[in-house]
Amino acid sequence: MSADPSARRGIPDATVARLPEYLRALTGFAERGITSVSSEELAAAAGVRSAKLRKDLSHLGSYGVRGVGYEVDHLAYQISRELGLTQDWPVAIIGMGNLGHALAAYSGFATRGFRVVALLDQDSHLLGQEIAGITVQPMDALTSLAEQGLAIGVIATPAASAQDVCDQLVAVGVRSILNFAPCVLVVPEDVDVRKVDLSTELQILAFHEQRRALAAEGALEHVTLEPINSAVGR
Amino acid sequence: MSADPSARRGIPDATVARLPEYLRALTGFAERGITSVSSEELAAAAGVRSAKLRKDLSHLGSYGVRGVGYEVDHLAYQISRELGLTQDWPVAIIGMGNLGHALAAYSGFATRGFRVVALLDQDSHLLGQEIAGITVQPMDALTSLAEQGLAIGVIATPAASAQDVCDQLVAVGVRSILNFAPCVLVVPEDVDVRKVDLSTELQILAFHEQRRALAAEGALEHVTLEPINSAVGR
DNA sequence: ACGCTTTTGTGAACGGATGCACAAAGTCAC
DNA sequence: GTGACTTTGTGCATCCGTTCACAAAAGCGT
Repeated sequence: MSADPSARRGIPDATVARLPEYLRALTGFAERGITSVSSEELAAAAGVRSAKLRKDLSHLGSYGVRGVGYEVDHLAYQISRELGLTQDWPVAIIGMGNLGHALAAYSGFATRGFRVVALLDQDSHLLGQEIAGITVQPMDALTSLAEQGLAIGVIATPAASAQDVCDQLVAVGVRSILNFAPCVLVVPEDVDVRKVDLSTELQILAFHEQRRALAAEGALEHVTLEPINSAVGR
Repeated sequence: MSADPSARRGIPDATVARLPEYLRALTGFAERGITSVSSEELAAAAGVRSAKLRKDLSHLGSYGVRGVGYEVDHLAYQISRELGLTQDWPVAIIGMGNLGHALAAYSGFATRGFRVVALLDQDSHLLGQEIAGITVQPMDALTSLAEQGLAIGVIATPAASAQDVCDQLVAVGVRSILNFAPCVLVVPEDVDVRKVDLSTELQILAFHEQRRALAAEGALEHVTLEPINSAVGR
């Protein structure tokens, strides 16, 4: 039941990690003019089991109608609100190498809820250059950016500079960091770091690929190799 | 104990996901000329607790020496071997937009174990262009690439083309796919898909950021807000 | 108004991952 | 060779997340 929506405290991390996918699926339905979906349909579109979807949604309240399903627009709004996407989050990207360049132009950042307000680099010969309509500024600009309210920092520098840049972000009050550099960042307890690492993902794929190759050779014939579908666990 | 190394079957997914980080940390130690580390030191460098590290390593055998620690080179080799990095995995990147372009040039792919053998795009005006020393080919090239042994496909196309590209990869026998497109891919059971989604990561950060903002307002004063450090769970 | 059908929301069982605490096993000094 | 010290490897308890299965709740047709 959980009739009182203010009773929903502490949504599990695993659930939060899936909410964006549900939201995306709902957006897809809305674009096709579908106004109502069952948990079965939505779960299929999001790549999960319906029981999991229902339990996830139950953590944010009771927005479904038994015997009918969920109203697409309403559920999308509730998830957006829960994720904090009903307001704009100012984002700064630090490090304008190949990756930073691509991130600046990446449409995923233009998704409702996020606004790239600055591109920073310490390399002086990039300064003043315009990328995706935004002028590249020096690292000094961080302080004034923070005063105007900077919520999220994206680190796209080489690993060697990442901790230094991270420290600067934390110093000006940024507590949400998305790290693309292949290294561990040390931060105070109240700072949230998420890491995206291409090399790590490849290595995990290689592990499973090798496992399959060995199994095919018959070297592991006594091993069950069905459960390969490991999804996006993390 | 687990004296018989061939007894280590079925390494937990959570452990596999951390092995690349341990390997990176070990490489760092090796570069600084350190030949031996304790589980405490290695765990700190990898951002985990030592008990977790030891349990993880115990899944691949008993490579430590009690009272001493682990020999850096030897352990790095064992992890590399377990991950399948002692052989080369041919990688193809499909979709040469901003992101694909950055990926082609990204040094993370040049890490030992992976070799970008092809860049593909269906946009005819990109064909023949050279990126990071590799000529962009049309999608037709997939078949001959597969014959030469293609292990991993990286999808960096827009979401609308991703499923189509994925189907083509699966059709030529690729069973490991890294998907950067913001969509769910439908694949046969024996195909392994890992997804990297910038927008999802941002939304997860936004959730925690909002949670902190609400807590600061006092709206959630009865809530424990200590456990914000959610690490790289996924 | 009533019973039939559909689908949600959730209690309970299960399984996997994490953290603790310690015995086992090795090194090193003397 | 012996004893003190260090650090690994792991049994155990706990926690978190997933799955199952079903009762509760809503619509709908008659």
